[in-house]
Amino acid sequence: MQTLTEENYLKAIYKLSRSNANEASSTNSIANELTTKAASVTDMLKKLAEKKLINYVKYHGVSLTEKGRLIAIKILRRHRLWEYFLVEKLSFSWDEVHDVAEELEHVNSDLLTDRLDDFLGHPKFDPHGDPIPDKDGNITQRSGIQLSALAVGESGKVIGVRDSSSEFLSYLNEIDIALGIEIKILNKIDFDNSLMIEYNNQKINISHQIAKNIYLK
Amino acid sequence: MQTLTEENYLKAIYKLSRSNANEASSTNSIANELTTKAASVTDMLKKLAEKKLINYVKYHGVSLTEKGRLIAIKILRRHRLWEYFLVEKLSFSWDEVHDVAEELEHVNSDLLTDRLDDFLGHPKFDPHGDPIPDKDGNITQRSGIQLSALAVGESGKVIGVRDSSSEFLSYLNEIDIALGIEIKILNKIDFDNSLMIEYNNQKINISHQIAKNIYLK
DNA sequence: AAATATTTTTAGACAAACCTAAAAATATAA
DNA sequence: TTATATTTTTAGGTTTGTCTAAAAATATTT
Ligand SMILES: [Mn+2]
Ligand SMILES: [Mn+2]
Ligand SMILES: [Mn+2]
Ligand SMILES: [Mn+2]
Repeated sequence: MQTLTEENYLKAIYKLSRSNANEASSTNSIANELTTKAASVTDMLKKLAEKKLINYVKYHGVSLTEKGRLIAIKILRRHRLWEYFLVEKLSFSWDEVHDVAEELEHVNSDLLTDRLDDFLGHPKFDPHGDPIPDKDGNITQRSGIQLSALAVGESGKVIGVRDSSSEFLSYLNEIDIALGIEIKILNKIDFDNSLMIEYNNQKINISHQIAKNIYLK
Repeated sequence: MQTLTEENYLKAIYKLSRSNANEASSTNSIANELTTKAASVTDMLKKLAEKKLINYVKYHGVSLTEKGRLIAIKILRRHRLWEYFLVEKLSFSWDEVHDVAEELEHVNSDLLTDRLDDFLGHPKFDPHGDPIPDKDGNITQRSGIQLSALAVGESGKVIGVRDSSSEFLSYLNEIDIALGIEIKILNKIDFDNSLMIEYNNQKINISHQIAKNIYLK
């Protein structure tokens, strides 16, 4: 059994391994992800290595063991199921769910997780378009493309976001972008890499930073 | 803001004050309730007094301040709402919910609590017949009488239990006693204070200990 | 009212998770 | 290939909540 803190570390390492093409994650990147200090991370890495949850080579970063990966995925499953629950059953908006799910994910009961999954009808994606791992840890990988990667004239439907912070999602709410919206690229501004886009009969300019965080299909 | 541990202490003190006619609770009784040691309790009492959540007189026990009472009731509200959710929506049985609710009660979000309450239709009692405090902390006190307090020949309907441990509830499940069951006292055995009771066309003998933990109306 | 028993508090430690500052290792630049 | 910069680890502390053993206070007997 692992503590809440250990679970958060495992999840962070998993997340980093996803975005860094499965390379070993550095101490600093983990500290950054968890807004803590490198020295604290080193302490925890020793403990997780001791428990055989990570492969830790001093000065050369870490990767999850199979055991660690399964735990990380289990926490991710809980997180996303709760987010789905909050939006679908308790009428939370997609920018209100993250922090609460961050706590709910640590309530440790397989019976609870699986009954919740049943109750929700085995949803495949959370409110941000992220895939929900199934009971056995299988994940249907999302096949989206970043809005920033589309060419001028192309268009697609929003299927997810890369950043689930309430700051980012509130902004999307403000400009009326949500899952399912059809967006067309009108123009790309070389000066700052921003994009003119059109959707719902409105035309607006969004930054490259924003565009990178929206997935289309 | 208070820690999970502080919340559990406040809840324990509240519970003890209920069962001990509002008298100050002793260090040992709290230690016993939380299965910890008296020395640990003393440490925590100092901290809670510092935070003005309890009235603490050295060597003479503690009582909750109004501030502490409101927090205790809030945690109790969350606990019972989650228990109701687990039974009504996720088909848990009444002996499976306590430990999970013990964790869920610490997820700190008023929005979550109130939306959950809405979603469940503002239930008044949890699966064990305990009253669920409302948003403002008001509690409809249960008006039941202990099965052990009835006279021979009298009968009543089960409206709650005093002990919500899974051990006790599993036993009730085994002998088919549940909320709503009509029970009649056939006889009282002076030797060990046990009772012969009848319900659902079956007659059985239950100990005084069991009878004290069942509320009837 | 003493003597004894019980309860409570204090003293001193420990583990978990965090921190700052300094040292060591690795990576980058000259 | 040295010199410099960056990253990571170690050393030494802090806070929270726990513990055991001993001391102090309160309660119960005799
Ligand atoms: Mn978390
Ligand atoms: Mn999400
Ligand atoms: Mn609890
Ligand atoms: Mn209950």
